[in-house]
Amino acid sequence: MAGVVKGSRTGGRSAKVRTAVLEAARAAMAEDGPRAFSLADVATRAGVHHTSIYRRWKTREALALDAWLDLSGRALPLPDTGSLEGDFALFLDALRALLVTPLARNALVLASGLDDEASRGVRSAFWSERFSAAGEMVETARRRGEIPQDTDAEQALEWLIAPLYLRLLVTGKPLEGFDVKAAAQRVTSACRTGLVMQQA
Amino acid sequence: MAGVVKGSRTGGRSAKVRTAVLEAARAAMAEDGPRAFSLADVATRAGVHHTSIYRRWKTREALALDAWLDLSGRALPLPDTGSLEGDFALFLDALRALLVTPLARNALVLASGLDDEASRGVRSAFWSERFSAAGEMVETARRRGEIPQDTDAEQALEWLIAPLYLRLLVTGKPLEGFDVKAAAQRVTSACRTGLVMQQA
DNA sequence: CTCCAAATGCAAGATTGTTTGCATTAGCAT
DNA sequence: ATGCTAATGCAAACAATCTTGCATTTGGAG
Repeated sequence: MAGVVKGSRTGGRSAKVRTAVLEAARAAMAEDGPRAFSLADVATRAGVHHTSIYRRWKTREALALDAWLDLSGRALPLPDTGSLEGDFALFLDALRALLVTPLARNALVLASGLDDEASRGVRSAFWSERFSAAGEMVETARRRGEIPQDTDAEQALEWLIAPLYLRLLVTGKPLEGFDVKAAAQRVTSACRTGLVMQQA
Repeated sequence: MAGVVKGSRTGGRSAKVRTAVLEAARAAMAEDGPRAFSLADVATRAGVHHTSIYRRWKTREALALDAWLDLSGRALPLPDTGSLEGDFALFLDALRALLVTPLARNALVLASGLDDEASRGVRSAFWSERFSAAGEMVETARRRGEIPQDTDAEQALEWLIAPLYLRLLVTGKPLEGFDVKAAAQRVTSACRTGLVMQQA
């Protein structure tokens, strides 16, 4: 098998353990809060010895990040309503639905504590992929001629989603009160008027 | 003394201990990262017994929140450049300078873990005050007739500062690459064109 | 099938975090 | 000054977290 590290054990038990642990970690984070989240608890839920988890993931934070990215990478669909504003609104609404769950909050809080080289690489790769995928909305609008050709998709998306995370992790304001339609409208307008350009 | 709880010990030792502990907590967070942040370490730095800290603050997170709010409440000046965009740019730049420090990151990570009733109250009060103070920029612009009368200052500010926190706590993108002037321009433009209104 | 090594299970121990009861110190009121 | 009591210091016990050495299992290669 080309492209696989020499002594790796990809199939069978390892994979099962990984799946079980990530699932158990999510279940734990969904009900217990960042402080109570312990590898011992996860081990019990997953039916795995806790030393195995310590060896694979090293820390609670690393496990939380892994479990969260594993889920959230597949959780968001890409809308195609025919207009950028419509796409943005649907996308934001789906994101909000994801973020209001306790699992999301707890996982993000835990994962935010990571700042080592490895985690930064993982996070960077994840978000690069996410921004690229979601950037399709902007790309489509660009093809339609709805917005300037050199609109910066990443900046637009950053701007679109940032207030949700601000409320969730910093100010504590409820996500329910966030006006998704208004946000979509603002970002769209900014794009249209050429205020979200590359290397401006 | 009116307005003071019966058996409180406001002056002298209590105040000294509080100051020393908060200072020590900031020093610890400035160099050690959220994981290494321990009440024992803070106690040593502050020259205070660690049980005293446990009794007053209960948890690491609560102490981190207290220490951070205590500092950041006084850290940001309010600019008055004569234009909303200029004010926003200066304000954002100062905020970024504050957030790039390790202390800020570590404190925010730790504090984000709090979700009990008490902490929510503290956070809510703090941000209410902050938004109110910073809202003065918007208020001034409103008086100048630069933006509509019923512009929503809190939404504008939320929008202005959110991307910085998103990068800091979620995506991990460096704050240095954030275009402060572009952000100020966008939010100002949105306000001017009536896209940031109350109860819209 | 057989062998090898990686991954896991297991137990024990080290470390660190947290709580509790009691003695001591030091504000504040009288 | 003097007494009262909250706040702190202290030690010891407790609990949780994390590590380590070794036996066992299991997937994959020959």
